Amino acid sequence: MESRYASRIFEALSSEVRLDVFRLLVKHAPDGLVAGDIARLLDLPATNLSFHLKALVQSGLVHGEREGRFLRYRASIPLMLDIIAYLTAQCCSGRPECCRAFREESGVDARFLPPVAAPSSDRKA
Amino acid sequence: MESRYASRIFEALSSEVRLDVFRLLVKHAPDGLVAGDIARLLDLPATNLSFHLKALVQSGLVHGEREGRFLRYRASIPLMLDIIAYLTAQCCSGRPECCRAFREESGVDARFLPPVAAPSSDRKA
DNA sequence: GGGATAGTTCAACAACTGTTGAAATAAGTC
DNA sequence: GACTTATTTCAACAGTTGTTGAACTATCCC
Repeated sequence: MESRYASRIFEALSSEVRLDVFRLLVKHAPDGLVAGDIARLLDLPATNLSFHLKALVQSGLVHGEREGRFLRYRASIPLMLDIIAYLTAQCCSGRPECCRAFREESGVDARFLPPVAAPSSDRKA
Repeated sequence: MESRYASRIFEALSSEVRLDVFRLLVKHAPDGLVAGDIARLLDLPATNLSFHLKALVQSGLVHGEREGRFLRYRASIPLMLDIIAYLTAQCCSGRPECCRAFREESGVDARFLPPVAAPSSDRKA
């Protein structure tokens, strides 16, 4: 993934409203939710939600699909995995031994972290 | 991690310049780089770099420390691990079986993805 | 202290973002 | 076709962001 593309994805998640929308859609994967349900659950004005959904769709993190009168939105889990892999590759590909040390220091539950990859020069970064 | 806090971190990475600076600092962890080196390596005007470094420091993703005449900046690897863990927990905690399926579909190298956590209700999310 | 180097802060400005209410589109129901 | 519901687009506006050159602060060296 290129940094230009990655920064667009981070931009999509840089608004608390959009992050909440995205998290809600991830929680409701793979069925997704229609716009009205999102608006109700997050207590957002329809017009404002629509603005943020557009941004999420343009980033690729969310897909929309008409369903009769409704529009159903779904989180793109593959793209989410991509961005996790991107961050992880940035972190560990240079110095696995350093990354390992930090993992032990940090209070993060290891179940939520990727394995430390073996060192090698050319990666998906 | 709260979503308000997470969105601030994503905001810090939402500019291509800042993402490039951060990646460079991650690459040079744990020694970091002084501002002038960053400016030279990324071909940025000092004043503009300073603006972005300030944003990165405020987000917590980067720390600065005076070193004589220079200011040395370092990436906060622990916070980076936190944000990876946050994304991962969002993704998998709901429906591991769904996440697993997507992982197999997506072309992402599994070495860069966290293990699929066992389902349980209350997580670091 | 005076001069050089490293880096930041300031002021100005154009460009972009997020919010809102009003109007428009799209699809179902009678 | 007229009516209702779901959602988006539009126009306006306030607020924020990113860029630049000029001025400032901090540190080192003589």
